[in-house]
Amino acid sequence: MSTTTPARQALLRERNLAIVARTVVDADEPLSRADVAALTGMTRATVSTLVDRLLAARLVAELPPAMPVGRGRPAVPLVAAARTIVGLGLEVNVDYLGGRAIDLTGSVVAELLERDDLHASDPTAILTRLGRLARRIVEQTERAGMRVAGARLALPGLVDVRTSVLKVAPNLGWAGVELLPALGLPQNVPVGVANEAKLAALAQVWAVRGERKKRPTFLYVSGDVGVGAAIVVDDEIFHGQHGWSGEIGHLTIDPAGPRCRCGSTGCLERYAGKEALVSAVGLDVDAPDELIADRLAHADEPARVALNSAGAALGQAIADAVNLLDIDHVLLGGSYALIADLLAPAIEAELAVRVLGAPWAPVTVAAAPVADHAALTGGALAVLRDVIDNPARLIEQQG
Amino acid sequence: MSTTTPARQALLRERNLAIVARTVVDADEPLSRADVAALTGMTRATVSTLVDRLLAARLVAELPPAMPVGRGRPAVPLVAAARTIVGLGLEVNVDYLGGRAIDLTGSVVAELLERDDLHASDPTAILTRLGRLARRIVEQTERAGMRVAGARLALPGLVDVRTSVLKVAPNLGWAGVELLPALGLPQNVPVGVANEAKLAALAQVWAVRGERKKRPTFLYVSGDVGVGAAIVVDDEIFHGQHGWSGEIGHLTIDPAGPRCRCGSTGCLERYAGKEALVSAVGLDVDAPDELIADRLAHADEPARVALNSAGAALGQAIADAVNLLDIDHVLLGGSYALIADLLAPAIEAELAVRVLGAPWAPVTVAAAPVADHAALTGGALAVLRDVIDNPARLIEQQG
DNA sequence: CCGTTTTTGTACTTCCAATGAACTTATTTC
DNA sequence: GAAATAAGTTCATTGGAAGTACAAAAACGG
Repeated sequence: MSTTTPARQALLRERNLAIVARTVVDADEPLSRADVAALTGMTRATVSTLVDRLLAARLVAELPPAMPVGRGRPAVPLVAAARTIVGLGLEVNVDYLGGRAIDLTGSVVAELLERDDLHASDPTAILTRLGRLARRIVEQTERAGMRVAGARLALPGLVDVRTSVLKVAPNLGWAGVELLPALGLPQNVPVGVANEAKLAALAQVWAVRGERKKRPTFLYVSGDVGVGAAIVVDDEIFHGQHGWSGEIGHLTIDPAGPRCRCGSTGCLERYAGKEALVSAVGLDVDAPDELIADRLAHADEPARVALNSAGAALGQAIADAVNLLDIDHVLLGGSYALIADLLAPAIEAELAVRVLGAPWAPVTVAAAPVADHAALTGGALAVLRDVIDNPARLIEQQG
Repeated sequence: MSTTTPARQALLRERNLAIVARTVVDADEPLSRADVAALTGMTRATVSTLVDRLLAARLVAELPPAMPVGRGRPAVPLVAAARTIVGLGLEVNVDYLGGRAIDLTGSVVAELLERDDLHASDPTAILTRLGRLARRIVEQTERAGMRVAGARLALPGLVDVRTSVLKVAPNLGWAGVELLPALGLPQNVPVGVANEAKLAALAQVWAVRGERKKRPTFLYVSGDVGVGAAIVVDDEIFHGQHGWSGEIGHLTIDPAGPRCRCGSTGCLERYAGKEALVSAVGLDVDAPDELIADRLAHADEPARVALNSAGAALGQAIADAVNLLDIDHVLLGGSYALIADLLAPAIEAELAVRVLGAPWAPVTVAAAPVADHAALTGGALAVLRDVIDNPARLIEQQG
């Protein structure tokens, strides 16, 4: 029995407010109120009143009238407001922790990164440290007159998005961690948590949003020590029932294969994880991605073998995902971003053979556009998207 | 750029109309207008006017007032209207073709089935035959004063839901078939097409809807000559970009495995398809499911081996799906429904080992409740759900 | 048996957001 | 300068839900 809430008048206003906000913020160039009216199908009168509300909430700003071209009253250009409302992305990963604040124009307005080896670290200590770092960013941005609408914490593991509990993060050595208390962020900054790959995928959404006009649908596959994925359908992350969808690293490549740290056998991670790749070129897992990519590119025989085996395994796993999901675009991120060109041929060869629908809709494989700490960016953008999708909530908080 | 349509007043009415319709139709027992108001949060006045509209559209009916219990003015019981609006489910499969009309109460009001071996049949001839059959059902129901709101055609293959083209159905031997022209249904009966497993899954949604109060989320795995699946999230089928999601039968179990008819190697179908199962008990693929199940249940050694190997392969494939999707409920349908108990142990053993989230959210495996031509039922129900979700469309068609 | 209580369903007024038309404003063109 | 044109605003109108009051129909209580 779906206890859907009835539609009242306020719903109209909220929805239309969100539509106007999205139209202005997503636009490639400044729009006039009349442009917005034409794009959305609303009347100019309606747009005007809604824009007034967005101006008051500082979601949207008026630019000084540009030199008027053509006749008629010159338009007042509307753009996403810069340095007013920001989202905060946070991340703890094996080699660093950090935070990044981004405003509605997509610009980074504050950022703090601390490189560190966090293997087998103490969760409470690290989260406390991240909390301090986050509060520094919050204070800094608030001093500059901005408002932090919320935060998202990215972690490389199984995160229960509803209870904000990290079930397990093998590569951090964390398990069963209550995430929010140790962070200790102020009350007015609501924090959500999510898997690292999923938030990184959101950064890709923002990046490819401009290129194609449709709402993007793709599979984001992120390589690191583990291999994670995010399923993006029409712009939205598919989280699953608890928030731990996308565990492509533990698809079975060969049931008779080597034992995985997860307890299963023949998992993708064992063939295409960072450990498998670096050992072939005589490096350590902690080696920088650029170095690994360089070594792999100038491949001798063992490197080529490792690349092919990783590519074939990735191809098999991605083929499984595509057969299940019917998603025909794949982005390779994380450590894979730099070696996407080296992996793609082997992946595509597998896809061509194993994907049932391939003859009618070939699957494309490409490097993810955002590589640099994509989860931080994605986390911040996730917050901002919530704001854009429901400006009314923010407005009533502002009073 | 999402060209979202602006919200007008009419949207309120349509949405609330749909909410009232859904509340009445989904209820386990008759509801009064006041009950609906209490359940939805609308006022009794609003509910009254909306119910009037639904009564006029014959989506909802008033029962004669039952013997009044308790004091106060006796309630007028509202129920889903019987034998007024019907949905039509159609199917062509390897062993039969048929149609089934179902009304808003979920009762079958008309049904025609023709058993036949349709391997390597002629698409145009068969579709023309199905069209005649469908028109007989339409005429019969219309003579009885009902209205056929639409039809859904289920097919065992890759169906492009947008263009209504069947790309390929290996077990029928069909490829590249324009489905709608040959059917030749009247203009006022819009026909949609979908994969057989997906529509069958919708029948399961309807069946389990009552048990648990939430909107069901599950993976439906349907065994036959091929193995198909449907991903159901919050009541909705996940179709993918073209409509050919759920091809679990072609997940790779072992890349070094036997060649599949699809061109790949080691597909699940080769281990858990009907052919693999029947050959172990000395039967033909055309043998009735009951006989196959009976033979497998009284298993000698080769049968037990086949069951275990099929179960393990299924378990591995389902584990892949669960790791990707984070869906923790699996229903076994089609030929599997009768042997679910025999398969479940092997499947669950694999899931326990291979699903990363299993320690925190165990995956349950059960037989699908609807077995008898579930795709017909699901197709009919899909039409009815469209009606319930948007009663306004039907009303304006009725004038 | 009749008034009181209680609940259902309806009538009518109010409220609110979008619409559409008229109007103001600011610029180009002639 | 006047006309043309386009942007933005004002205001009466419209449509649908909310709220209130009220009529209808039954049980209860004396």
